[in-house]
Amino acid sequence: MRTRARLHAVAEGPRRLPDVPHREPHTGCRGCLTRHLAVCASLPAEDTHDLEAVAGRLRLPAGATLAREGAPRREVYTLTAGMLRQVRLLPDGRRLVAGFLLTGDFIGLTGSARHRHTIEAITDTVLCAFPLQDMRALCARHPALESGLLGHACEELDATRANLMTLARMTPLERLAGFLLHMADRQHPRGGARGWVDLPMTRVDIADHLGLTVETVSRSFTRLRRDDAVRFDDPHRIALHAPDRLRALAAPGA
Amino acid sequence: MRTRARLHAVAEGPRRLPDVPHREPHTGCRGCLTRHLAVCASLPAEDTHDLEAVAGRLRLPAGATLAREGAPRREVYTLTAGMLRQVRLLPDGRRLVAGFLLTGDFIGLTGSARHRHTIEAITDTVLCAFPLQDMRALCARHPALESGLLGHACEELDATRANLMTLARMTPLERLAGFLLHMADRQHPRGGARGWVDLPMTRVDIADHLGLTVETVSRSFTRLRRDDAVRFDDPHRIALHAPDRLRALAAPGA
DNA sequence: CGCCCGCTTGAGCTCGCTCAACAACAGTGG
DNA sequence: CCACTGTTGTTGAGCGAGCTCAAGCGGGCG
Repeated sequence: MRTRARLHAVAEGPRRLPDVPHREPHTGCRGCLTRHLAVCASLPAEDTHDLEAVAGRLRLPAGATLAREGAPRREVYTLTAGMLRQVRLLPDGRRLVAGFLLTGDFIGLTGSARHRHTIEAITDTVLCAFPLQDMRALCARHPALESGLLGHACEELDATRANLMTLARMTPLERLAGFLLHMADRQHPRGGARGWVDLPMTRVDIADHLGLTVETVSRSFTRLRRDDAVRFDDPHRIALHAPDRLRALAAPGA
Repeated sequence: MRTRARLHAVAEGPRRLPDVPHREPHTGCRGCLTRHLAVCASLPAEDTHDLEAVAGRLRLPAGATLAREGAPRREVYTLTAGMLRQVRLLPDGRRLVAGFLLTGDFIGLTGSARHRHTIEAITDTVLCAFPLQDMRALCARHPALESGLLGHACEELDATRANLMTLARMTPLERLAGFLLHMADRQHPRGGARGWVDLPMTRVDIADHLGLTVETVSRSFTRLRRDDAVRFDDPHRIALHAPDRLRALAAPGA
């Protein structure tokens, strides 16, 4: 049946690294290269010691799990390096990749006391971790921080709502084009080369993000390549050769 | 082609009532029946006069438009009676109903300076309107209000993310079952009868909300009815006859 | 009364899914 | 070093769920 999951998705699950990540003391926000991207920036520089006081640093190797869907939520995070995916799994194996998290992204905007997604490292990653209670206390003390979080939440709402249109009404080609442009737009201010996208995730991840199957994603890539809209040898590093054509696909008629 | 829009969707558009809604002075939060449902409640009762001072009251007849996609955003609202829909339209006519707004819902959680959706009244509605600037000032003065908004935004993020799974991976029957339960759950604390759902919107609205066509929605309704999971004579008032079966559909395997 | 709109049902088609095979590559152990 | 294995990406063949097109019915409104 359509939208039924592949069996092996449930049967095996990913080869799994130990959940317990490498934990270190925080080294201070002063030299943080991602501060300007993160919510931390809503706290003025002279108040960062309040953040530092409660922060810890986490290192996850690629493939490791930061949190499991349903587990109690004890910390919030800002990603300072690497890429994560937020995954939701139905009991029958159907899978959704709700989003990919990039450097500077904040993890923890939810009303739930439990994790709503399993969070897995796609590449080696580094995070700043803040205990939930400390974060709440910090918000109470620094309205600017709460205000920053609200702004962040609103942005994320906008982004998520845009995804609704993608999933509800776009064709596979349009979904993929939009995805490539979106990733490029996000990677550019993070030091990505103009006209290039890094896709360290697998094609299955992309498929489960776009509501398609791997095969359809793969075929769509081939079609974009045949039409000279993109180029790649390595399937994880894509040159956006004709971004205008991609844009025309992603926002048809606009 | 699949996911191509019906032509008449673009050609005509809905029969349109004047956009300028009926505006009245605000009558005070004191006797507000929906306060307990709304963000307004995050402001302690003794501070509501600050809200009242800037609030206006709006009445929209069914079919009227509160705001148009792309128009500058000048106010935020809380819905005190009736039902609205948030609509996004692609130039070629493909349509998404991002959500249905019920009594107590807040309108204005976005990072954008412009409306991201057209907002239309499904039934006659009443709203409290707050100028954007005043709201910002209020947030600065009352951290509790901002905190309430953040909580609200987080809840809405959770809900929207849940919709992603629906649109990406659920079958039509599962989508409809989930939708009915979700609407029932929302209507119950607002005085809805247990085991009943009011669906004042059209089947097209439901279809465009669930990423389906009208026909598929209609057939799914018929199937739920044949299986005795729901009952109805009036297509806008549904009895959830076997909610367990609906739940089994909406959360398969869980 | 007649028209239009909203809902439903039927018939047939198509796009994206399922199933299957294969190539390239990395890791592993003999 | 190479055979073996598992993972990832790609491609082909065929199918079926949901879409398109078409028709009919009932109710509200001018």
